[in-house]
Amino acid sequence: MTARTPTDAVRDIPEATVARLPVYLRALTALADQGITTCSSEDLATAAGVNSAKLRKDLSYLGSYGTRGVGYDVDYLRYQIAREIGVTQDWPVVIVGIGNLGHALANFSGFRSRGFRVVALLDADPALHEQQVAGIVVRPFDDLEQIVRENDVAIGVISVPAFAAQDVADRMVAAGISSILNFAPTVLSVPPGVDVRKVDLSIELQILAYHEQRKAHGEPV
Amino acid sequence: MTARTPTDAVRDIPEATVARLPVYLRALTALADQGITTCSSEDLATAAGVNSAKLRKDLSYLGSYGTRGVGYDVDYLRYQIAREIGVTQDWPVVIVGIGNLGHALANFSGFRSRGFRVVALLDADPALHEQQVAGIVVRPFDDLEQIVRENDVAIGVISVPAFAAQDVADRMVAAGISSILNFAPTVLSVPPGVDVRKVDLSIELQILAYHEQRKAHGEPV
DNA sequence: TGCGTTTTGTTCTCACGTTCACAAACTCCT
DNA sequence: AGGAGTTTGTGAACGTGAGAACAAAACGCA
Ligand SMILES: NC(=O)c1ccc[n+]([C@@H]2O[C@H](COP(=O)([O-])OP(=O)(O)OC[C@H]3O[C@@H](n4cnc5c(N)ncnc54)[C@H](O)[C@@H]3O)[C@@H](O)[C@H]2O)c1
Ligand SMILES: NC(=O)c1ccc[n+]([C@@H]2O[C@H](COP(=O)([O-])OP(=O)(O)OC[C@H]3O[C@@H](n4cnc5c(N)ncnc54)[C@H](O)[C@@H]3O)[C@@H](O)[C@H]2O)c1
Repeated sequence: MTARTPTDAVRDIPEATVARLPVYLRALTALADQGITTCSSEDLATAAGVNSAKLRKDLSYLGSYGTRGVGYDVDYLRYQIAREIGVTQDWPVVIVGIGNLGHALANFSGFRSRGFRVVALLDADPALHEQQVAGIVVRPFDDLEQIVRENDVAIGVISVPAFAAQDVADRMVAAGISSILNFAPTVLSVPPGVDVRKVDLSIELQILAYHEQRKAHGEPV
Repeated sequence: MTARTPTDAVRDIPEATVARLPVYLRALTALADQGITTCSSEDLATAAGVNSAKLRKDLSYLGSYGTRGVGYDVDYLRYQIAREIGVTQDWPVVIVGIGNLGHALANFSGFRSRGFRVVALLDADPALHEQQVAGIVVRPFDDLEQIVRENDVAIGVISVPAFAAQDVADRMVAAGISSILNFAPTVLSVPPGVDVRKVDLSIELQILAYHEQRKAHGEPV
């Protein structure tokens, strides 16, 4: 049964808050690295670049982990946020498409340190197979199903050309992956229950360009 | 009231809409590549992966570019959106930090095709200088000011390690750059009038992990 | 203990964003 | 020309998010 008992009350954290929790987590790690053990919402908000009222409200969705008049214990709060996000253990991840971007991603040190573990690099190009990238052997794309099964992989990263992205996504979903991070500049269609997030350089630049154009308009040189 | 006087000409487009315009632009380009010359809001919404009412409302902020009972002329609408975003001409861009990620970015073909032109690759490491990446010579970071001045650069991309990102941003702002795309996992502080957008792999993965954890919770194997 | 200080957790209000639903406007066909 | 069919553009309802403000809770100190 998927019935949620009142005691089991899975709190509903707003999406906007979920998107900020990783930022808080990183800010807390930075504070901890500086040897700071306690911080106020004001301190943490500054480090995370947000309004302190917003920060407190965000944290209140997780529970009451602060002490009035004192602030938050850095390590304790860090653990609570990590637990809420689900990165107290490492998530296995596969990367498909080991071209320019795939190489960079494979070498990205932030995976391991932030709750993820690259279990396989896959590419359709036979010329890449057996080659090592970041200490991991590149394997044929057709090994996807086996790798997902053996490692219980839930998260896949797509860094293939746009024309191939939908096919790769379909194969990922069929293999059992239910969360996809897509770097290809294309809209993926996936069945319900599968989450897709995209990272799109061109879109980000175009948003900047829009605002840049407006600045130039209102403020002649 | 709704009269557009020349002074009042700059309408206020909601930020959420601005973020979707590039998606529509890409969807329209895809349709045009398929030889499609006219499309309904339903068609375009499907291609862009959004609700058709939302699409129509978004487009209504730009003006009335459709024809009732018919739909939108693909090329005409494409031009209107490109003009609104400001990508009818190319924006000069500098990339700072030519490591793993910087190499990938330099090789990214989407810059040129989507309204941007990489005018310089900069890095602090002398070992990289004079080397060519994607046909462009890597130059010393200290050339930044000169390059920004000579090419009228408004947009900078940061792909240096996190600890160096704030310094690079400060130098960029001092040099006259007013829009920054930051790939380093750190919060940048910049003066008012400077726009910063971030691309953060770890955050995206952690958001996926959060939802993935919930799926596992509610739905036992 | 009691008082002043600090800082959290929460409530309230306003702004922004999404979606529905439909009149207006256009085409096509007879 | 007129009616049937189609699709846009937008007003209105609803939902989500941001930020100000403040009561409640903890601490320190006399
Ligand atoms: N390079 C960048 O900085 C950058 C930035 C933003 C977005 N992107 C996007 O990321 C994607 C990858 O970019 P890139 O520069 O690495 O391209 P690339 O051509 O260098 O690499 C693509 C890789 O995918 C592999 N591939 C192709 N089809 C495949 C399939 N069906 N299954 C498995 N592997 C397959 C190719 O063999 C190749 O190794 C593209 O969609 C690009 O638009 C790249
Ligand atoms: N590799 C990835 O896929 C990836 C993904 C997400 C985020 N990032 C982030 O992007 C950034 C770059 O990642 P990377 O893997 O390319 O790192 P990298 O170490 O390979 O490259 C960094 C480059 O920046 C240069 N640099 C350092 N300090 C500089 C300075 N002050 N001025 C100019 N240049 C300077 C270095 O010489 C080096 O060439 C990091 O912050 C990383 O966290 C990388």
